[in-house]
Amino acid sequence: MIQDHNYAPIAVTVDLAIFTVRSGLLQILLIERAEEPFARYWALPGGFVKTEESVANAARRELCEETGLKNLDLHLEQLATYGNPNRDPRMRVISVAHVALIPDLPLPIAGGDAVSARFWPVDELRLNPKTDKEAIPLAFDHTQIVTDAIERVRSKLEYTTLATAFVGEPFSLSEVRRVYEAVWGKAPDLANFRRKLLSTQDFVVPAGGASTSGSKGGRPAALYRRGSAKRLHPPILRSESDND
Amino acid sequence: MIQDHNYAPIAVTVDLAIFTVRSGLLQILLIERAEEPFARYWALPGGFVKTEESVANAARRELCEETGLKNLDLHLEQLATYGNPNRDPRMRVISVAHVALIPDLPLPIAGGDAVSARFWPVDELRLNPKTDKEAIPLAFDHTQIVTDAIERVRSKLEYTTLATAFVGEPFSLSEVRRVYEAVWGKAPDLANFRRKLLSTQDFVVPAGGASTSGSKGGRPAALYRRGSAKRLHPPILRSESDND
DNA sequence: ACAAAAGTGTTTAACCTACACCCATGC
DNA sequence: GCATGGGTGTAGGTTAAACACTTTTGT
Repeated sequence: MIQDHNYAPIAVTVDLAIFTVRSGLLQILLIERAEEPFARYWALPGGFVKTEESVANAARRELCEETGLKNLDLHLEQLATYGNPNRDPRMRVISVAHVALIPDLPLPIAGGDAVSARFWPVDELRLNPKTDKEAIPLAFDHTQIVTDAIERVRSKLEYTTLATAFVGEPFSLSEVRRVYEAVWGKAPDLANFRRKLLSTQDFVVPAGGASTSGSKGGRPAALYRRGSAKRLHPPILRSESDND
Repeated sequence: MIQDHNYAPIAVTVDLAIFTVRSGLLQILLIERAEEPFARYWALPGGFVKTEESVANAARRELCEETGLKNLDLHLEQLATYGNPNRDPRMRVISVAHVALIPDLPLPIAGGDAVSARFWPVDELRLNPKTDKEAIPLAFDHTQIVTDAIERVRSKLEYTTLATAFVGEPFSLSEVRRVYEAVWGKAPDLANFRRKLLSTQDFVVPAGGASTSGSKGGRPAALYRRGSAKRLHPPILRSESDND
């Protein structure tokens, strides 16, 4: 029965939505495809799951390949699986999409099977509303995947400590706040935000010392490192109108 | 490259975690396997994704087959994909797990490829803590999937209106509250709970009329139907100690 | 001195908690 | 009447929102 024609095997890929915060904007890494189908379209990086490899490991492997980062402390989580029969015109493929968050690092991004690769500010893609005539067309069903991935990141900042995954250690509280501003498009109130982070056990831990002031002056900021807390109780909610 | 031996096709299945609230308990539908591997073990219902069928449709098809329900307004959502190479000893299989919520209906559950099928109160499975010596062993990696599915249901009651998926229409507010009690193991405060439901636009809409009193008397309850609202702002949070 | 950025205090409103109380029905 | 379950009122505490204010640095 397993080899019944109704149950033919299906190719399995992982796709990666790799986000960073750069220049005050939430950005996502896309590659420009070299080959058909969707040649010259922008797409999520990804690849096939190998026969003896777990889906999670395939995602981790692709993440290292795409970013050149060997550090395994990058945040990587499964998003969802996309399995419409015609999402790839060549053959039946289902894709297990993942979301990764990385600090703003200069990345030696090598093309591989792509013409080029770069980070795109998510707003420039004009994915929302879906009817936007200016929207950048993405390959396959990647517009849907990117839309879902952005919403995942936005909502995860509400009830987890993941914002710190976007900054390098040590960091100031203002840097973390700028992450929220970039991801949500609106900065949480400064005073309330600081109180929330500092009153949540193990969200951040003091690293000692202070940052040097910028060239334009300003008081040096106290520095922190990521704490062990993973969740926020209660969450920091976006104002209701900003949600889907 | 697609047919490279490193990238051999992989079988894809859907598994279903079908929950209901019955006898005041959160229960999950399991089948007792007839054949090896894991013969006589309890497992989640599921099946292979057909070649020309989307993953979502495969899940919907299996749900109808297992429950005998033709109604398509049942809640069904994707949970996660489980893709460790050795999760099925016969071959490489990845499973896209789904969660379904159904009201407490008398179900004509036909065995199919199973010895038997029945709803299990989730507490009887003793999945938590994982080291519980009394835990019912489930087939494959289904202990993990069920654990994740239960947590998904518990957390979704916090910030969505999904509790009403467990009750038949029309329903009283007390019925919905008993859903929370069954799923969380603790009932929200009666007065505050009523205010929350009634003050959230379109969580419930009055159906008119009232239920008849039970045999032991009691005031008849006003009846409602599901509204169009999907999310709760702000959420109804479990007390922090109840969370993972 | 002034600008810039970090950090603090205070008032107000929202809302959750807890619990006491009232209402409608069957027996 | 009284048990049972539905439904309401209210006082107090916690927290978030808003915003004014202070501190520390570079030029």
